[in-house]
Amino acid sequence: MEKRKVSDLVIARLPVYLRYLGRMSIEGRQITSSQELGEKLEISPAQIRKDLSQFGEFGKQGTGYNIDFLINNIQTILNINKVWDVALIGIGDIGHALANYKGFNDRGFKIAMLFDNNPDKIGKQISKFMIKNVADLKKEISASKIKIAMLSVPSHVAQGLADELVEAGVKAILNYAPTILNVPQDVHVQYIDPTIHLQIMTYYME
Amino acid sequence: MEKRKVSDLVIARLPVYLRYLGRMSIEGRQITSSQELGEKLEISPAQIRKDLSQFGEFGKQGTGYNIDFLINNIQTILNINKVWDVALIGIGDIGHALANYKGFNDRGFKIAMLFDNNPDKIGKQISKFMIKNVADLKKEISASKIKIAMLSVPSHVAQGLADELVEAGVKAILNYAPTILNVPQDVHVQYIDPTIHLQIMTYYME
DNA sequence: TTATGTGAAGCGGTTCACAGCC
DNA sequence: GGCTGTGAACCGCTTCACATAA
Repeated sequence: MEKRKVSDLVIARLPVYLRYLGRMSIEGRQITSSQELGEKLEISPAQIRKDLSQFGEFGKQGTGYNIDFLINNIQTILNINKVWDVALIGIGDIGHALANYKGFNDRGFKIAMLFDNNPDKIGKQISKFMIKNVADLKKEISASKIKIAMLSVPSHVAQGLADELVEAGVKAILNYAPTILNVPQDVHVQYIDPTIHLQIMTYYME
Repeated sequence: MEKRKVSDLVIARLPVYLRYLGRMSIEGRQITSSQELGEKLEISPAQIRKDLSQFGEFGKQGTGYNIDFLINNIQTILNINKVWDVALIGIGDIGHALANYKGFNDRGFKIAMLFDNNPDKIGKQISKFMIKNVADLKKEISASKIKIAMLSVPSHVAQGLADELVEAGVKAILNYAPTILNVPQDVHVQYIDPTIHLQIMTYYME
């Protein structure tokens, strides 16, 4: 299955479609349309059709899209048919919240390994898993073959830990530290920084 | 001061510039260039120059940009010269992490009011503030004139609370619930959903 | 009739390349 | 000489509008 070049913008919308389709499915809905999805998600129907059409013909003309069928296909496209194990580095307040977060379940991810550098935390249990010593990060992650990590550590140690993650074979990092990470081309990074979202909004305010 | 129409994409980059400039300033740096910023932020120098030029001429030809001067100007553009009070709705794990988060300080925001619906939590103290009853949300926020809220509540109550926030005069909502909010045109919403970021990355993985 | 899938058109954002200024 | 600011060129994304299929 060769991968045609699809825009990052398209890929970023697929999870949004999927999230809403999942809700519809739970509500027992069977069919939807680009029209309905567009209204709910505030995206043009043409956009949605064009996005989906890049990966196949998932709809039926005159009818619309079968919700469960579409869910299945988007999951396949996004590679989340399987469940990915995720390592969590830094068990402060944010790390704690992520470890307990229910929103990964049934969306393709499971936190499987926790790390911290604080001796008071190492060995403690959170959400079924024992917190490991970050000194063992490289060894443990290499051995476990985990490919995804979430970084919730102070900015000044984020790059160093990202380097270790890369050496351990991690290919995707979700970074909560407010700093840009340098990683090789084949490693993906996404950023979450609430302040940036707030600053975007204040631009439009009085 | 009339506001020319500037693309949302430009606005979304300004906080990223600002974050890095802030770091440089702390390190004692005085001058930078679009070249240097571009390398650090993985954005083309031409893009950075064009973005900034939409708001004024902040640089000196042959020299570059004075960092503190540029910081000041971007802060003014983004409306974060003053400190904005923010209300936090939902003091679960995420709310707790946000209440304790140090990353708002000196970047334009201060959490000033906390709400929850859990009687065990109402009246408790977190991070200098007492948790108020969410039943009083509208009254309290209207009275305080707070314009920004962060929503860290379960999805099924997010829309209802967003409606109340809007009625109370809130103009910006940072939504941690994995659901799209319906709000009037003059109210801004930004979303944080870690699962979506993870799903974007798995697309590119084997 | 209804709603998808899709070339073509339109629009907007990014990059280029250089004039202008320090 | 060096770097910004900026029209112009370029590129890519979004929207349009309709042929197609149910």
